[in-house]
This record gives sequence, structure tokens and C-alpha cells, in this order.
Amino acid sequence: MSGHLAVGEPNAAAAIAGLASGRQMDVAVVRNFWRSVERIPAGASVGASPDARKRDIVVVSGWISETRILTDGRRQIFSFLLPGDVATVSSECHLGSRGLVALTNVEVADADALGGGSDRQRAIRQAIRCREDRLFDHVVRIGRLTAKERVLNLLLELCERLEVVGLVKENTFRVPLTQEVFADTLGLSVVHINRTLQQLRRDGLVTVGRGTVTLHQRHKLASVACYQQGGCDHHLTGWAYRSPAYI
Amino acid sequence: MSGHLAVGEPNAAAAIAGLASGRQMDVAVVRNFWRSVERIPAGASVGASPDARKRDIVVVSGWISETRILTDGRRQIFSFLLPGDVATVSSECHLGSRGLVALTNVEVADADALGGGSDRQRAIRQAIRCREDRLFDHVVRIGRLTAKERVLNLLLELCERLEVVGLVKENTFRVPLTQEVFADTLGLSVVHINRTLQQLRRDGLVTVGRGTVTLHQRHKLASVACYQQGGCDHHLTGWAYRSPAYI
DNA sequence: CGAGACTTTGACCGTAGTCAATTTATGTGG
DNA sequence: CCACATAAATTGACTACGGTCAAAGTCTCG
Repeated sequence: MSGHLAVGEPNAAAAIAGLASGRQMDVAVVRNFWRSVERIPAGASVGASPDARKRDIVVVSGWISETRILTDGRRQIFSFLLPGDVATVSSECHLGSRGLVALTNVEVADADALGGGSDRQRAIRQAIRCREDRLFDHVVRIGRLTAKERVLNLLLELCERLEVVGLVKENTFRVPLTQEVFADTLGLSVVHINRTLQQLRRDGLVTVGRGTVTLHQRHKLASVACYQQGGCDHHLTGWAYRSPAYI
Repeated sequence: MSGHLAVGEPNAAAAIAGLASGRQMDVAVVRNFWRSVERIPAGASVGASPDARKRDIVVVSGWISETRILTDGRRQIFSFLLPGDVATVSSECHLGSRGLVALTNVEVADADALGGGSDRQRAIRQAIRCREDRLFDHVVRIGRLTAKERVLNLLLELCERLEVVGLVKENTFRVPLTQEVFADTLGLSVVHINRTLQQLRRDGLVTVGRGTVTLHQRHKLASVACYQQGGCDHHLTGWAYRSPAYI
């Protein structure tokens, strides 16, 4: 059952397959890339190391959450970083801010290590902008959608993003999230997430279980969930992550 | 009653008072600045003009909302732009995106018209980043706070931001928002906003009415509303907007 | 004064939260 | 490979926060 769709387990093996994005690969770049890869265990925070400089990272494998925890223990998750995503870590984690927490074992690389081609720079900027754009979708989700819509909408976003990096087979993909994480992302309670998922299952809209999700009738789902297809083009497609060959 | 705290009515008279931010004002810069000022009537959208270039604007006076409207009519407001705020307008308003809508009569200037001093550039970047940071607070607000907390938290943010540009006197400031706008910002219904405000009034926490808000016991409010003081330093303080002298 | 926008109120409903117990994985050590 | 410990998912009973609908009351402004 494991190793089927290898999100969550670090599998950097093929991570740089498309690294040169269409042009000749430079051995020095590849070496540099590899030297910069860092492994982070599930549950640990990313970029909180004492070396306080601000830098961009690329997720090679695994899932990261962007989180804030309130003083009274309430938690809000802002977004997930999936393989291929870029984020800026600043480590100046002033309280009440947001932190990056690995939800699985994670591999991240230094975005600078990819070489400074101007189009690559542009791609990185673009990816960061995408991530910000997604935040607006998230505000709509928790601000104006019902529980059912929220869950579906999020699943659709995840599916679309994972698809871009080749981690979706026949509308099926791995989601290494507990229902509690879902709840803290969507502004709902765990119990209600549980019931909403059951409802969706009963309606035959999705199949969920043991970390795997399948979306049925995706087109119909999109309208049910007020989902805007393809929020922004993911120009980084295929250069930071490839799904391992054995999938 | 009008003209007391002149938010909402365009009052550019003193807008460039602090424009030179401590150093000698350059007459050419001032002229340039004035030439770039654009007046936008309440209700109109900002930066939707056909000249499709992407640019940064500075709000000189008035309030702007950043909004998305869903296909079924539901509306979500992401943020408010207040005097002194900077935003990037792209006019490529692809559907389902967000638009800038003037909530009052508004004056905006072209950020480039302020001259290209490198520290001013930095200040502009900083202001844009602040705006993005505020979005995270907003996610927490609608994702994890109760109605009462949401309202208070938002009012505290507005107060703090207006204070920076001198638009708060004794914890009192003008808020040219209808309860409907509040509702669509905080993910609540108008009716519930209304009842929540009454509750807050009854508790003696705030005074609201005819577009004016007064916060009582601000320190206490902050803890009630899970409000993080001073989300980010507003380095643009005082250079794009000054409250009119006659206040 | 009258029209239209905004606010306020009441009655009622339903979505989602809370609490607590139970069941089902998922591991871990012997 | 089983026994136990722990985390996660699920269920039921009950509550409450917030939504909806509709009507009435206020403001504003031409």
C-alpha cells in the first residue's frame, strides 16, 4: 500500500529530472542543487534555524503547512506547500507570525542553488506570487463558503496543484493530512470535518480514506464548490519536482 | 458634524506635507506627484482603466476595498486600503480575481511619481509587504475568531492604521463603511453584524454610529479580540498623507 | 416631502461547535 | 506475532452561534 504515490516520503531521486527546464543541464548546477537539499522530519519547523538570513526555498518532496497558533491554542493553517512550491523563509519568527511546519518528512532545496538564469528568477517570483494569490482563494473559502464547499474547494485546489507535478493518477492522490489539520485549515471543528467528509462520500462525490483521495465528476464538483479552475499558471512546472519513476 | 475627521472626503490639500520624508522637497517631484493624482468617485473601481500597464498606486485620501464577487452573488472583501497605503494594480481583472473598489471618493497618486530614491523604493516595497501580511491576520479573523472577536479585531486594526496617518483623535476615527461591507469583510451576515455591534455597545467596549467609531479600553480590547499589536512597522508613515490642518 | 439606502427588530431555523465515549488504525517493544 | 499504548476517526446527544426572512424604523438627500 505504501510507495504507491510517494508524497510524504522523501523521494528526491528524480527531483531534478526537469531541473534544466528544457535546456542543457549544467553539472555544476546539479551538484549545487544537491548540496543545498535539506531533510526535515515530520513535525519540525522549516527555516527556523539560527542562520537568520532570508532566503527562498523550493519544496522537493513532502508537505509543509504555513501556520499560526493563537495564544489560547486555536490554530489556523494558511496554506500548504507542495513539491515544486517556493516560499520565502525569514526565520525572524516574531510571535504571532506564521511558521512553516513540516507535515511529513520533507526535502527542501535552496532556490538560489538552481542557478541565476533570468528566466528562472522570473519563474521563482511567479511561483511566490502564485502562493500569495492562493491566499485570496483561501479567504473566500473560509469567509463565504459552506463546510461542504470548503472541503471540496480545497480538495480541488490540492488536486490541481498535485496534478501539475505529476502526483495525480486518475483523479487520485495522496493527502497526508489528519482531519484535525483539515479543520484548522478550513476554520471548522474536527467533528464537523468528519461529518462533512462522510456526507461527501455518501453523495458519491469523493472517496477518502487512509491518506488517499479520489475526486469523482471533477467538473461538476468545481461548480458545486465555487472553484475557479487554474488560479494561476504554474510556470515552474516540472523543474523542481518529478514524481519518482516507479509510480 | 462633517469635516471633523475627513476620511472619505477627498482632502488632498495637505497630502504631500511629509512627502519629502525629512529631506528637502524637490519642486519637480511635487509637481510630478500632483500631476499623477487621480480622483475616483465612490463605487467606481480603481485601476480598471484600459491602459493595461501594471503599476503601484498610493492612496492619498479615501477608502478602497479589495473585493471578489462570486458567481452566485456572494461577496468577500479582502482588505481596505487607507490613506498612505500602497497597492499594485494590474487591470488584468481576469474573472474571479479581485478588484479594487472605491468605498468613498478617493484620490490616488502614482507611486512612481514620488521619485525613485532607493529608500523610497524600499519603503514602497515594505508597504506592499505590510498589506500582504495583513491578509494573514484576516484569515485568522474569519477562520478562528468569533463574531465579536472579528469585529473588535478589525476595528483595532483600522484604528492602529489610521492612527499612523494621524486620523485618530482620542481613540475616535471615521469608518465610512456600511454594516453590509463589514459583513462581507468578516464573513458574517448583516443582521449578525448589527447584533454584534449592539452587544459591543452594550458592553461599553465601543461607541459606533454615523460613520464614527470610538474604542474604549483599547488595551483590554486587544486581548479580548486576540489582537496582535502593530503587525508591521509602517515605514511610509507620514509621507503620503497628512490629515488636513483644520482637524 | 418622498425615494432609496441603511439600520434595527422579531421569530424561527439550521449549520456547525462542544463534550464525551467508542471504535479503528498505527505503531512499538517484548 | 501478539499485547499494549497512542493517535486518529467516528458516533451520539445536546447546545449555540450565526443565518434567513420579513417587516418596521431611521437617515440622507435631492
